[in-house]
Amino acid sequence: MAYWLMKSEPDEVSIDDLARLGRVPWFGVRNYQARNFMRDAMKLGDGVLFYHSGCAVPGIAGLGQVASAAYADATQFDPASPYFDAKSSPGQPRWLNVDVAFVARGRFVPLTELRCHPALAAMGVLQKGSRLSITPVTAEEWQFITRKLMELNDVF
DNA sequence: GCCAACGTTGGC
DNA sequence: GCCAACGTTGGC
Repeated sequence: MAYWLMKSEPDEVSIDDLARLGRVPWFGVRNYQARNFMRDAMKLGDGVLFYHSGCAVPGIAGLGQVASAAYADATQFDPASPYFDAKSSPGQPRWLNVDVAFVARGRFVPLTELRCHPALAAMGVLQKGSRLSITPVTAEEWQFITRKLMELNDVF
């Protein structure tokens, strides 16, 4: 069992969307390192910290779970999609996605709060200039953050 | 809207 | 293979 932080712009897919839909394909990843994490390292049932980025208050909005193996991202073949990639083909898909299932909401833990905890200082999302949309999370970081999500909140 | 940091592209 | 130019990300 491994753990991941996955960024999503809430304007596109928010934790509320995930909660409503139950499960979504994590489409739109167009970075090879992030793709390779999905293809090579993610396993069914891995824990996901659902992170809101590109919004007024970025931070961790809830928990998810990896719900499928990696498969071809449909948006790369759709000319109407902003994620269309003319250089990809169904026979040789360049971009992949996994499905992510909703697990729980929690207290929203803002980025500014994550930065306050020395225990989290090594997290990818906190590194200067880090733009990677999928980053590994250690078991210790996972435990620390899920406790934070549970504060003043009895979702569990 | 600004801008630092990063990844990709393409000429050479 | 180098590297400048460009586009994108994402916090602020």
